[in-house]
Amino acid sequence: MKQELSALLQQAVEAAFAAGHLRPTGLPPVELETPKIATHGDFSTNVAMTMAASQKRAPQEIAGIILDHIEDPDHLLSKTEVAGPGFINFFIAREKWYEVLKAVHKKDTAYGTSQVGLGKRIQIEFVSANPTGPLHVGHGRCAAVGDTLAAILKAVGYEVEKEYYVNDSGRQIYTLGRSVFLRYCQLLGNTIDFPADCYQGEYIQDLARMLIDREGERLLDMPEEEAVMICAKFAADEILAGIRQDLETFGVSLDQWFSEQSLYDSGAVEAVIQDLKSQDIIYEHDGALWFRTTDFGDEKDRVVVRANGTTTYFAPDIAYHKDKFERKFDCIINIWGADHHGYVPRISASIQAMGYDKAQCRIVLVQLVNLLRGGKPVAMSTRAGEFVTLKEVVDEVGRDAARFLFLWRHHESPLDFDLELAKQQSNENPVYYVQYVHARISNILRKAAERGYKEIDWHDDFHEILTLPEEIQLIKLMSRYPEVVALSARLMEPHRVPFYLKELAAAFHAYYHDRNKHKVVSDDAKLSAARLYLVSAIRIIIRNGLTLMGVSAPDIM
RNA sequence: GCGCCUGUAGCUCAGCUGGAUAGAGCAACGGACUUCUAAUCCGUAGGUCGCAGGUUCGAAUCCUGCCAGGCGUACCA
Repeated sequence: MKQELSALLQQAVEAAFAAGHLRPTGLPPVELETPKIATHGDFSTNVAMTMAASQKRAPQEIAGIILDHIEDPDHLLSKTEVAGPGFINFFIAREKWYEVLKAVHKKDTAYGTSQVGLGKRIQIEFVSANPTGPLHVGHGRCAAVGDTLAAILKAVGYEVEKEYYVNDSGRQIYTLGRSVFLRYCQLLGNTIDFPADCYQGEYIQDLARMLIDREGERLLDMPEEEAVMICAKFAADEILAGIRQDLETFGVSLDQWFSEQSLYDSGAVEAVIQDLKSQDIIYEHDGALWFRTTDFGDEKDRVVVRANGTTTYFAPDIAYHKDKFERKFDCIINIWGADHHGYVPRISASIQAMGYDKAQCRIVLVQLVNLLRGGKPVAMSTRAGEFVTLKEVVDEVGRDAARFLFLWRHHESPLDFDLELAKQQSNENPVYYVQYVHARISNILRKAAERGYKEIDWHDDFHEILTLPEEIQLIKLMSRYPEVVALSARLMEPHRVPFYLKELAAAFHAYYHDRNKHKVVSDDAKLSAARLYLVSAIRIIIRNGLTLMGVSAPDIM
C-alpha cells in the first residue's frame, strides 16, 4: 500500500520536473508517514516543504503542482488535499484496503517478511557470558534481544548467523579452577581461608562435590597447578553445558560456539600481534605491549600483553574480530551489556587499525535489568555470588513472560523486571494481553467450525460486508505490520514488535468486546464468513509477531 | 574530571531518526459479565516533554551549556 503510493508520488514529482512545472533539482527522499489524526488522511508527505528552499516557492504551491501530476489509473486514492503548512494528505480508497487482508492470508506465516536484506549475510554475537558461573537475568535480556533481533533480520531477508563467544581461556578460567580446587580441598577436610578474589557462589561448591564424586581425592596428591587445571577444565565444561541448557530452555539456539582458546591454539592471537607490531600499531613500553588505540579515537592506549607476558582479554578479541571479518559477513553485530560500553572505542580502534570498515561492525548495548518482586528490589551482589539466575526467573514466571518482558523496553533503557507482575494475569501484563487475542480468535474459529463455518476464504462480496469503520481501522493497522518489522530491523530495535502487537491486540479486544455489533459467528452466513476472514488475519499477525519474539501463541488460555 | 546511556501524566514507559492537536498501561474516579473466554471493554481526570539558550516555516526529537540519576573510566573480565 505504502510502496504503491510512494511510487505514484515519485512519478508525479518526476512528471512535474519533465513538464517544467518544477525546477528539476533532483529527487528529494520521499517520506510517507501515517498521520496521528485520521482527518489528515491515511498517509501524508512533507516533500513540498522540504523542496520549498530549493524551488524558492511556497510549499502549498509546490504541493498543488505535485498533485496536478499524480496519475492514479488503479484508483488507489479516494481523495487528496494540501493542508496546513504544505502537507499533502492522501486518502486511500476503501476497496483497496481489502488487498491487505488478502495479502495477510496469502502470505500467512510469511506476512511481515520482506527482501531488503536479500543476499546479505549478518553475524550476530550475543550473551557470550564467561563460563565461570550460570547466566543471570541480565544475560537473559541480552539473549532475548539478540535472538529476536536475529529473527527480525531473517524476516527482512538477511542470512543470519548467531554466535556465542566462549571465554574459555585466560585468568578468569584459572580463577575458576582455583576456586573449585579450594572448595574441593575444604570439602575433603582441609582448613582453608577462601580468598575474596575467588568465585563465591554456591555453585562452586556443587562443582567441587561433583568432582569428588568423579575423581575421588586424587587431586590432593597432584602438584597444585595441575590440579587447578583439571578443576578449571571440568568446571568450565560443566558450566558451559549448563549455559547451553539454560539458553535452550529459554528458546535460544546458537549456530556457532566460538572458542577463545582456539584463537591461541591456531596461533591467530600471536600472528595478529606480530603483524600489528610490524606496522608499529602495537609497541613496547614499560615491558608491556600496547595498542595505539589513541590513533583511532580511543582516549588512551591499551595493553595487549602485560609485562609478565600474559595477554589481556583485548588480545584475543582483536584476533576474534579479525576472524569475523575474514568470514566475509556484510555486517557483524555485537550485543553487549551496557557495563562493557567503555570497551567500544577499543574494539572499534582495532578494527580500523586492521584496515576494516568500522561501520560494518555494529555494537548494540543492552542496559541492565533491575529485578523486583512486588515493587521491591531483589538484593543481588555478584561479588558475594548472590544473584538470581536466568533459570530461576524462567522457572518462576515462564519462558513466554520472561522473553516478552525483556523486550518490552527500548534496549538502551534500564529495565525493571517485576517477578510478581510477570506472573500476573491482568491488563498490567502485556504478555497475556497479546496472547489472549490469539486464544480468543482460536476459540472463535472453533465455535465457527462447530456451526459449520469451516472455510476461511476470500469472497468479493466482503467489500460490501466489512464496511464498519472499526473494521477498516483494523485492516489499516494490519497493513502496518511489515513496516514495523522492517523498521525494527533497520534500527535494530526489537521492542517495536511487542509494542505493535500490543496496539493490534488493543484494537481487537475493543472490537471483540462490542459483541452485539461485531459478533463474528452469527446466523448470517455471509457476515460470519467475512468476519472470520478478518479476525483470522489478525490471528496470523499476532502469531507471526510472537514467533519473532520466541513467544508462544496459545490456542487456549 | 572525562566518556556513554537515561530524564515525557502520580508510577512504568512509547513516540515511526524534524511535522499538524505529545500517546498507552497502571494507580484514581464512574460504568459494562443471560456473551464467540471479564486474562476483557467503555468513559472521566491527569503534561511549562529536566532547565536555559540556539538552529527554521515547524523541536519531545538536532546543536550548545547547565541540573539529576545509572554505568564505565585497569598491565580485571
